Amino acid sequence: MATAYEPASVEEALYTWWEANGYFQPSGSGKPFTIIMPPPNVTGELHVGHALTVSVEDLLIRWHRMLGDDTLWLPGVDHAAIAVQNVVERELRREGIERREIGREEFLNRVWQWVERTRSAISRQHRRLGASADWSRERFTMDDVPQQAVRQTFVRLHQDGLIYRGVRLVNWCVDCGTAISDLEVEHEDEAGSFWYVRYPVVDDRDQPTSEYIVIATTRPETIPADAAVAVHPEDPRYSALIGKRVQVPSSDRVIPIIADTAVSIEGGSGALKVTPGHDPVDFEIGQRHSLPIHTVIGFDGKMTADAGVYEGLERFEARTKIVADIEARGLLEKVDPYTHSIGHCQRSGTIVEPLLSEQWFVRVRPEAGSNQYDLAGAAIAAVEDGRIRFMPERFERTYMHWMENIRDWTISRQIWWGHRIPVWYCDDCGATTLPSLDDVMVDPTACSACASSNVRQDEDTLDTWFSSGLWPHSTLGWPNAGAPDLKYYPTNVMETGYDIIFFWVARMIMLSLYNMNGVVPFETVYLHGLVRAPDGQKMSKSKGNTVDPLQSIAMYGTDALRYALISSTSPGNDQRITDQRLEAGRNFANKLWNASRFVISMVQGIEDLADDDLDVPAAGADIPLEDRWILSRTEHVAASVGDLLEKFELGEAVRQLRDFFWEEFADWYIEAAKVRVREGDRTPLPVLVHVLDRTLRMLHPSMPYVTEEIWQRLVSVRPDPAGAPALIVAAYPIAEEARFDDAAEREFAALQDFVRGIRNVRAEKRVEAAKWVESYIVAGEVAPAAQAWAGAIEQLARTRPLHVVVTADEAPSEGVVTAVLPVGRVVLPLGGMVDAAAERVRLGKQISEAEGVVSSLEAKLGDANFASRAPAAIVAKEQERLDTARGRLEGLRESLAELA
RNA sequence: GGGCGAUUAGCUCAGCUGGUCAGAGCGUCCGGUUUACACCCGGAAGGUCAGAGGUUCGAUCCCUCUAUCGCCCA
Repeated sequence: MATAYEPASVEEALYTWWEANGYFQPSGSGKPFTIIMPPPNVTGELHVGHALTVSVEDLLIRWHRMLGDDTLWLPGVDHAAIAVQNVVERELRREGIERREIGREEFLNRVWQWVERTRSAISRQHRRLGASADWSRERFTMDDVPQQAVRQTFVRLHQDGLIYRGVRLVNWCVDCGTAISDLEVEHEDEAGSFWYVRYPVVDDRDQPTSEYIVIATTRPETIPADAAVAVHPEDPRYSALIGKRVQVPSSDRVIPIIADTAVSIEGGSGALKVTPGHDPVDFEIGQRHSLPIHTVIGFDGKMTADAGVYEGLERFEARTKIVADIEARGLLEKVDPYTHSIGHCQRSGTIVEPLLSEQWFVRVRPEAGSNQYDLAGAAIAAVEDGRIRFMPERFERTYMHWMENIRDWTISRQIWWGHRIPVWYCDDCGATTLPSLDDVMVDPTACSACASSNVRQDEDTLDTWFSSGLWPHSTLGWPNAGAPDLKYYPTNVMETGYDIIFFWVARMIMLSLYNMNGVVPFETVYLHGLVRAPDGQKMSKSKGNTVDPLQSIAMYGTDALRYALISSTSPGNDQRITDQRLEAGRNFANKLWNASRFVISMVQGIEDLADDDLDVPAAGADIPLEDRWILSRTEHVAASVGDLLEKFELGEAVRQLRDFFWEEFADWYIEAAKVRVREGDRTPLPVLVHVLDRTLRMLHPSMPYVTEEIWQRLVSVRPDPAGAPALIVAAYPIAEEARFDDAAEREFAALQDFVRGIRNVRAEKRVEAAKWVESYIVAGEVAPAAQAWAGAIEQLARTRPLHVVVTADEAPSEGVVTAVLPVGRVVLPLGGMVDAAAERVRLGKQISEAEGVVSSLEAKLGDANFASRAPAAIVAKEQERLDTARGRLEGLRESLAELA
């Protein structure tokens, strides 16, 4: 084995081997454990956030697989409609081609070519990350079955009155050329202006009078679309004007002054221009007052013919022009700077334009008085009654709040890439026809109303999240009755980022409950945080601060990356990825490698190895203290790790495993075992092998490669008793409580204290590192254990001769340095190296510290309230602490006295 | 406007139903080739757990308020 772990030399071969042996596929026995992977967008490369997703999910999956569950991790990719369409359009434009020039079919061909490339790249990247997903079940949202699921769902929802088409004010992105849902609009505060504009009041013959009303607007370009001026009915400033009419300043059109309580008396001038065609609030006011709707901005972001002289101007150019014109007419009162929230398209960053258009919607709450199915209501109930729980819990409230205030969902998109809306319109009678539920994939060829064959399919496609919302069951074969994989539904864990609770998690819950007869899509929603750049900023390509997971893997190894991500993750919290973390991961992998290499080489060093030489002693066997200690510790760690994983405390679980392996097994047990093995004692070997084996198993889900590589070498010298061919399918350790040995742990802790005490004195007194010094251990009742362990203590503390004594008066007091420990003391006769005066100072300091501890504990225990109200166990514990502290204080005082 | 989160050693962060919980990694300082590992070993320094109240026998951990930062929703 090489002296350093080289990830590059083992990872790919191991992955190929695992996959070739079918280990990633469900075993078909045991209870099902399923995770459906959140499908990455086929827009391009995976980023480090995906690496976190994979690390967490693969950990859970490998853990359950090793527990013997029928474990399925189903991977897939998402067609990411708008994002992909934009990317391909951009690519085309570089060739000087607009999509409409080549037509829908040719355009989609181009998209498919692009998708094939990115899909395979994503799959490769997932493999590099070590994802033990079942690639034979990989799904794409555009595959046949998901397509079928989309149509089936659409048609059923439509039949149930839960999908409807209507003309509404929607969020329109002029760059993407499509409507988008509320969720796809990102609000951002921006510095803008409040223009105060005078609207002249007109007389009976529509002639302007000298009177005017001032309105404040942030969007002067919409003035040509004004339908009214509104004031609050109880605003005394304007009550006399209600019912009068004013002239729109950009034209000679006359509009009424109306009263509506939606107007804020404090905001701006208190008078509002009402533009139902360009503002959602105004739209509602318009509905209440039956105002006409003028549309002056088109879907291309340019002014329409209705804008009169402004026709053809880009909307923001029009703003400048209109303001200038109004000013020229003397109607601009003032301009105030004003910061307000402006909606941007999530994809393009362009300012969203609310525009009137005909779109398809999902009715999320039933219409009043109807007996329609309640999508949101069912989704609320599933979380409320605990059938679905969020991890961390606090996101339950976020989800509830959103769900309770949910609005209808705009699902049509004016783009070509995606699931085309399965609705046909009749050119003759105008009726709509949908496919039959009997075979939803068969396109209607005749109008259901008039039987005309002049039917055309809707040009639009569906919101990507519509198909994503079906993912937990469409991937398992729904809507095909009897699809065998439906036995994996409901899935167990949905692991994803908290940033898509509404986009995805909420929609999966709504649509799955609807499609799957009220059965939840998953039991637990585990939400991880964002992976941020080292400086704490959100990673973004434009900032250039992204961390490429494949590059990290190349530099540090996959296990190092996974360790870095897992060890610094805690549910729902953001984390940073830094080189230090990655280095820590690499170092740990290397430590695993070297400690294991040493153990394995020791076993290989035994010439005449008998079959049972490596059988671990039974629980309760009469074996050396350190063996009992490490075996007990191993099981305590197994118990703790099991608990932590159950609670999704993955970071803590991994940290505990690291600490155990490094600080207990490697630094203490292996070091102590060396001494025995060197003396020809082979009894530590089974313990070394056993503990190493269990630790590798426990670590495998987090660091699959290095552990499997080592394990293969380990079983070559000692086959797995259960005959597992690979660690990935070996049994996960369940704590063997029979090996818990609290007495051994206590005694061994005392021995560790003695060793540390001697090392400490040596370091403090600058004893040369290589020098062997004499020492005394005053061990009291631990003396037998210390005596038995003397050889190890000598080596570990580099002390010889070592005298283990029971009481302090058996140790010398002249020219010595003493360290008083809770369990006893160590005394080093350092002769000429000892400065008595300095010793007195040192001991004096320690005495005053100890006195502080004793007096505070005495005060606590002396408090009648504490004694009477605190639980007895706590009181006893504190009493024990006091006893220990007193003993130590006494020891310190003795040492000082002896020195004098 | 509503909601949520964060504020713990120089840096990045753990601390999961109040009682050795004041921790880790990295960094710093001192000393080390003791034949697994310098991607290492041994030792050490370093925090009144943002601030102020409150509940409690006892609070980093619960409650209230304040400050700063961040996020989500409207």
